[in-house]
Amino acid sequence: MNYEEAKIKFISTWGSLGTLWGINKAMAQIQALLFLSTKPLSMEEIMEELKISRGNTSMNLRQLMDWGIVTKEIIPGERKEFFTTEKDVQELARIVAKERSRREIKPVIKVLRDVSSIEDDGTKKTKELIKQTKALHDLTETADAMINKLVNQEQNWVTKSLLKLFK
Amino acid sequence: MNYEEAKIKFISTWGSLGTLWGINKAMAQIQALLFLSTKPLSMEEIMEELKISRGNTSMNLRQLMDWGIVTKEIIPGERKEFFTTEKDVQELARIVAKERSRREIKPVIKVLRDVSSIEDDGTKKTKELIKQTKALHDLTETADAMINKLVNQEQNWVTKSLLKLFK
DNA sequence: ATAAACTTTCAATAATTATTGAAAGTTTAA
DNA sequence: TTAAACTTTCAATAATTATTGAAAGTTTAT
Repeated sequence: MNYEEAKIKFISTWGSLGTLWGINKAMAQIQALLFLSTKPLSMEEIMEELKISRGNTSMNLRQLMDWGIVTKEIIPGERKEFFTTEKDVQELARIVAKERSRREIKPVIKVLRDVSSIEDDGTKKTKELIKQTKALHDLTETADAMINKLVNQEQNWVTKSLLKLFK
Repeated sequence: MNYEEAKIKFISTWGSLGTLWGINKAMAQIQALLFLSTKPLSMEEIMEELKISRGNTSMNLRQLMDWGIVTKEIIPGERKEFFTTEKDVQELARIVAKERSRREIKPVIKVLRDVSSIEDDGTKKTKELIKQTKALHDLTETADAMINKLVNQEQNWVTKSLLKLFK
């Protein structure tokens, strides 16, 4: 496998993995491209490399900026805008975990709390609903807290955590 | 919010959350319905409650069984098949984490290893590709190992882990 | 062996989601 | 101020993914 093949393979794998971290294919591919690039890229260059339209590039760059993963670079003497992504994988993981928590997990926790708080009318089915959604609420909340805590640690959280947990 | 409202809200929220644990809407809704039910349900009952077709129900039940989340119950004297889901949320989390690791994370780790192992031709861009994909490989592998380890612990892994990590 | 009761399969269709591209909008240089 | 260089928006379209429903398949009771 040469450079070009490796690059293509990485970008397409990362793209199709997008779902795992909750973003779409183009978004993930743009991020992957920037992640490998040794210099900031313009919209033109991104479109060209990934063979996607200007509109698509613009919209997905915007989303990546909303996530806080990509930033605009201003390059003196250049009219175009240039983009870079966070290069540190742990910082990247931190941002993604935090955003998914905020966007998806927190709202679900709220629903689970509401649902598990309905009045107990004494019937078996109501008792079951309360019991099960409460269990799910507690699990989700704890897992969410754990991920956020892990991910908000300083440098090298993964290694540190593993050491603490499994030594 | 009464029982029926709470039930509907839970099922639809859990359904749209499907993406977060990597399954589709109908699949998640069927699981949610079984999760609340105090008794095994037939295909007929599931179709009826969720208003989905026989084919859809059959296919999604099959997938849930492939995941190991739902099991067929044999009820003496009944011709129909009945279904139940794992009711313990921690066991559920264990199964989901394990399956996602096997289906999605492990294959990505393999690609990252391959890509990060290309020959270093000394160019800047190749060095960057190797460095960055290696970092991603290590992070992904460590996170995967951690989740699997956590999730394979006996009873009460979340609580235990939290205690160990953050006391 | 047969037929009723039930489940699975899968081509057709519907619903959803992503992408395009051109018009509208914005910024900058002169 | 204007026009060139660039970006954003969004209605139309394409691609993908989910769902249906009826025919084919299977199992069970007699």
